[in-house]
Amino acid sequence: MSERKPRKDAARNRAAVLAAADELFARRTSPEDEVTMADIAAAAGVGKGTLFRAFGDRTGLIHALYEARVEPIRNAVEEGPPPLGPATPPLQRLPALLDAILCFKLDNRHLALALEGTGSDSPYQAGHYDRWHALLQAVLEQIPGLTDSDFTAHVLLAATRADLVEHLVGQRRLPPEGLRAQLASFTTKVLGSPALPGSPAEQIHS
Amino acid sequence: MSERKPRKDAARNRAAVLAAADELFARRTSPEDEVTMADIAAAAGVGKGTLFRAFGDRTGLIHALYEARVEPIRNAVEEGPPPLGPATPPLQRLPALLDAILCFKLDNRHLALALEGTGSDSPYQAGHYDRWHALLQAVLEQIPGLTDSDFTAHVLLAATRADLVEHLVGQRRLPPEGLRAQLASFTTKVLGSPALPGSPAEQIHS
DNA sequence: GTACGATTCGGACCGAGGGTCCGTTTCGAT
DNA sequence: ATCGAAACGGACCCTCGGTCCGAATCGTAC
Repeated sequence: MSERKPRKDAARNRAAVLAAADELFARRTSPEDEVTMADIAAAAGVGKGTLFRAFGDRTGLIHALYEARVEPIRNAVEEGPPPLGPATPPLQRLPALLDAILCFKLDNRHLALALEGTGSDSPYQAGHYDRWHALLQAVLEQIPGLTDSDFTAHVLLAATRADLVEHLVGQRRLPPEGLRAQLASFTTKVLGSPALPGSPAEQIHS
Repeated sequence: MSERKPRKDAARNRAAVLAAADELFARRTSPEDEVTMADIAAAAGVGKGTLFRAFGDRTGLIHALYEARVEPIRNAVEEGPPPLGPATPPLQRLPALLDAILCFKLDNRHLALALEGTGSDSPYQAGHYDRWHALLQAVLEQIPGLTDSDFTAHVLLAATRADLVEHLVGQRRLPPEGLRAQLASFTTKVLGSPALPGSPAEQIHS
């Protein structure tokens, strides 16, 4: 049971598609024109068939893109140094995690929007959500005096949803740093501890 | 500048469409088949043209449905007795409001899902959102010692989003009362007061 | 009751976008 | 060089929101 190695052209095309799609999602200035599959195929210089064979469907492609983008953060979270890494004390790690997630959505608004806008009750279908949720829940559980870690994790994630971020930063012109600060302050409120007035910690924020 | 009274058949058809659409959204057992405009037209026994002339577009129809459904709650909130009405002290009113919103989404899952799934950064486009947000913000502002009432209101509303509710209750089989209790407990946590262990108050919950 | 303009009806039609099919091309192993 | 397997690509299909316009209906004036 193993992966048969893909043919050279297949690999090249897959990479080209990822690059083109990434480009298209990133370049998108505000307006409301969708990134279409045909667009991506054209930009990558391949046929639509290739694109669907490589990724299955639109969701698959977006997941692949997303995966590539979050990988650095995942690494930092799973084996990196504090404040994101596992060695960080929970009370400090939780705000750091949320800030990292928020920064990611700020940096990849259109991609995150596309990811969360897939299907009808996404983003809760995507495996990514379950991972983040499990992580947050685990961290919350290590904090004494907190209850409902499951629901709390859901709400904290809901506070970073792409469309909310887009609404606040894109439409209502709230500066990103302001949003980060508000999320941080909200988080400390939820954690129940008296807010320590430090800034939300340096993040990757490529 | 006034409303020319509509023709009789127009009024009848409009009502028929609303009834049919309501029915379709309500009847929908779990499966993932979309309610389509053609479906609604067929169920109402009218042509698609009629439907679009009466409501403009899909969004308009869903808004009209939503409006009809929330009206009782709006009334209760704007001029009803405590715990929803304006005479209620803020610390008590806020959980009641959130519980009412949550109950509404529980009772109208498919409709709420359709409403929030419209466009790409909905539900923040719908005028309803702004109204709820303004109300929550105003109530929060009356509570001394709270900051960031704007952002807090956004997060509390995010905690009641239709797709989250659907995920928890529909997929993960969390019983509705459990969700209500968790939201209530989360709310009191956010309000910063020591949780008083009362149940989430009787609601309309038709 | 009838005539007639204004309004509404309704379903054929359109365009966009996701996804499929299959004849053609390219790969890479022998 | 040969040949089977894998990948290519774009024409094609389908669904769905939305439009159009000739036909049907309404309501008013007489």
